[in-house]
Amino acid sequence: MSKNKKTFRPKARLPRGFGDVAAHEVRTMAAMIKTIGEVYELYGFEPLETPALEFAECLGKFLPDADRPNEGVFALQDDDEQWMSLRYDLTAPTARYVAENYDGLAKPFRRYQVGPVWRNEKPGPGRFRQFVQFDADTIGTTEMAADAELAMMFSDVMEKLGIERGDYAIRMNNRKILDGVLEKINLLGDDEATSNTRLTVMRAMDKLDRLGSQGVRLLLGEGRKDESGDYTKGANLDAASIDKVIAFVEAGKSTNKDTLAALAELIKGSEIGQQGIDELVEINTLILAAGYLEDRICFDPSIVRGLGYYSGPVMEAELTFEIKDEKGNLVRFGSVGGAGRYDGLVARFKGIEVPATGISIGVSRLYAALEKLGKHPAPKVRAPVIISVMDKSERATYQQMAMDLRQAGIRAEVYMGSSGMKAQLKYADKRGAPLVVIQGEDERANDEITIKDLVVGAKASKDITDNQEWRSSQVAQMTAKTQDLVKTVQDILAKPHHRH
RNA sequence: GCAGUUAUAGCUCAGUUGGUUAGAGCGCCUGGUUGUGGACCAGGAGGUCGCAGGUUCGAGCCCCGCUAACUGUACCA
Repeated sequence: MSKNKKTFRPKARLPRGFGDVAAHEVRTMAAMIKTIGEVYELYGFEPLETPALEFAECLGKFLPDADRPNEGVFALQDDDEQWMSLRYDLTAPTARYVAENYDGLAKPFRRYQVGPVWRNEKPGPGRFRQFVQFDADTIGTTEMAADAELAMMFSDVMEKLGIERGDYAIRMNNRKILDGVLEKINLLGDDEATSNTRLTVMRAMDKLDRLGSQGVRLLLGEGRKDESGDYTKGANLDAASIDKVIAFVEAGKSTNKDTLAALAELIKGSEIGQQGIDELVEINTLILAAGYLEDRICFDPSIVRGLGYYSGPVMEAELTFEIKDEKGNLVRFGSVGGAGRYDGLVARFKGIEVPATGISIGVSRLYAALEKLGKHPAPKVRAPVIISVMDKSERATYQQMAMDLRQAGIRAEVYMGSSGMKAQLKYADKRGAPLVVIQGEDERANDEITIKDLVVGAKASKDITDNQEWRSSQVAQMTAKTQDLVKTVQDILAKPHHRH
């Protein structure tokens, strides 16, 4: 063996856009998921789980091909060479499930589903390549009641998560109204040039909140140069059309009723547009009757959502307070969830129209945003009481102490390492343990235990600068009879400084 | 994809007009203390200066190429 031949050591690292989830985050996410699930359950939705992998053709239009099998999705070939993809949302698998089990389902079919989805895209703040979505869908009805219900449920979820009214906004629009505007400027044609322009216009409209009306105007016209100097080609509309589109996206008023009236004026003469307005009127009637006002759900003509499958009412939830990073720069998280009607998705499989509407909450992004704000409802879990190991030969005794504490419902662990006292206390400190139980030779001789209160100790250390004193005074320690272990621990943990 | 910025220890960063052995703080490990978390003191480990070429007597620093990350932008079913 030559000495300069190095062993290959992979650098321990993670692909970008993927993240480990530490204890605190696991607990918080679980709590968020529990809360959201409870709201969905209250509304009557039933749980469903589907696998991470689906046949690529079942997921949608981004079919992998031999040249670029990873465009947007993570895909791999089965041993029979069929392409499979990691799901990029929970809606497509649901459509597949409904189509596959159509005859046996109670319709409208109402289910909820939570789980990770994967997208092979460039990550950013609040954007990951694996993230958790929490969806609920009603499949098999054209009734606007289903859409209105989603809007109200969306609002309920946000507030149950501890986001106060006014700190979030659910903005709603209708794709049919958008179509009405596009009709007014002759962009509803089927030819390729027209449909490309249509997409460019819709993308531009969607950017109103970020770029303002001036920015959108540029994108509707010649194009726009961003601050890095990059240039985005525009839709090249004529001035009159640009004015119409801008008037539309800015038609939002302070009440939903006024917004609808303004929109009706703008799309007058468009049948599809009027239909969209009628739908929102119906939704507005329902949410008003339930007491959901504009401070929770408001109509906003600049909401577009995904370009692909939405066909009716669409909505988007955003956090309305500012989020700053460490350097004080404003961070854009984008929407924390969306919802909308997609009447064509199941038809891909069945050939028959199966109208559907659903909601999708981006749990990962919501978590990231709330984390930045220090706002998420972190469940407090007390770290375990640590039983130190003074004498390795007494492990069985220590184990019994831990078992007694567990019996009383107290998290407890015997130190599992092989280091000395100092290291064990450091360990307990780092774990955030409230107490350390010590029984060495001296205590055992008297059938006693020493219990050290790490919280009290930490406080005391602030006033002690001398190590001799710190050590000899054995701060925050007390002794008890071994048989009183559980009771003593319970008493100490009941004290205010240990309360959560 | 496009554009800009950046790349030096586990982390945050310094490193002079190009000069000899590349530093600091924090963190980590050991000891001071054979049974005590903090503080303090002493010591220690840890670097292919992103990769590869070039200029030069000499490159962390200058030049070229590549890669990656970050930010913006585009796309986002």
